[in-house]
Amino acid sequence: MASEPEITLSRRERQIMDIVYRRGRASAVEIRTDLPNRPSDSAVRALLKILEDKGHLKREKIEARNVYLPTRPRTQASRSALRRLLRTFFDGSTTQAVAALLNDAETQPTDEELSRIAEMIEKAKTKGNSQ
Amino acid sequence: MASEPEITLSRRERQIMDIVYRRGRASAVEIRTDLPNRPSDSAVRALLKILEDKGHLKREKIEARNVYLPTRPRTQASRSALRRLLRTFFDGSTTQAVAALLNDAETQPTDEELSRIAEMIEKAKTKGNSQ
DNA sequence: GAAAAAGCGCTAATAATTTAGCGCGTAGTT
DNA sequence: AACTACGCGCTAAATTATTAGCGCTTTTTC
Repeated sequence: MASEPEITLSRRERQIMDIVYRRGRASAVEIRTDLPNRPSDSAVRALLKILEDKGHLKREKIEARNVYLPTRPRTQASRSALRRLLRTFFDGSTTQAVAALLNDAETQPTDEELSRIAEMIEKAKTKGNSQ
Repeated sequence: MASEPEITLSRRERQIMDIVYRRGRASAVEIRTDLPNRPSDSAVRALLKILEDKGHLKREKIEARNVYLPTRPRTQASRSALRRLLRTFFDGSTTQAVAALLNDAETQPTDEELSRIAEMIEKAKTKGNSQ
């Protein structure tokens, strides 16, 4: 259940997957635009084919244009990314990670958001135990 | 201030950096042990040299053994990793990320931890505004 | 203190990744 | 329908990453 299948993507592959996850779905042109050291058009397409072959992306033809989207649902991917990050930097501790989020000006929530979060925590308290 | 310098490591390089961050510091042997598809001893050392040359790792000679540790402080690295992850998967929203942490069985905090977090949030509320 | 073991880092090879060139097809324009 | 522009994906070449072999040095063991 906790055994991550050790996904290993090349650098470009990872960059592309990140872009697709961020956008939800993306065309080859959009991806190219977002890539650092913007490679050629065909280079992007080659990578996209690889990712499709490997089963990470699926392709939809929309009005004769290719649009790519991840095969693995965003939630699932985000969870495993979070877990990994927690293990790497926070000793697996959710508390530590949240602390980091609260202390970083960049990610610091507004008061309103803080209230939202506080609510969520209240709910989690009663519910989480029953499991 | 928010301009991440776009660090691009190769796959192996990233794997090694993650190991070093997780452990805080590590010897070549320890790193080799943790690496998937365990490469040869000298392969690891070659990578370590590259990472040192690129300035990502520094080396300490302890009792005639090399020990490697990250040049970039853990807190700093973890922050930028978190930010990136938030952008990729949570639309930049801390609230959404925390929600994910609370809902994932793997990262779900105990009631005690939840209380700790609730405290932190209270503190953040008053303080965070002053900025 | 000699022999064995372990650690080290170079160098050159192999393997993988990333790339652009090119020609084909489709759609839109006049 | 001819022309143009664009999107597409194949193939082969160039670049990077990854690897093991090897000989040297240091440490440990007996």
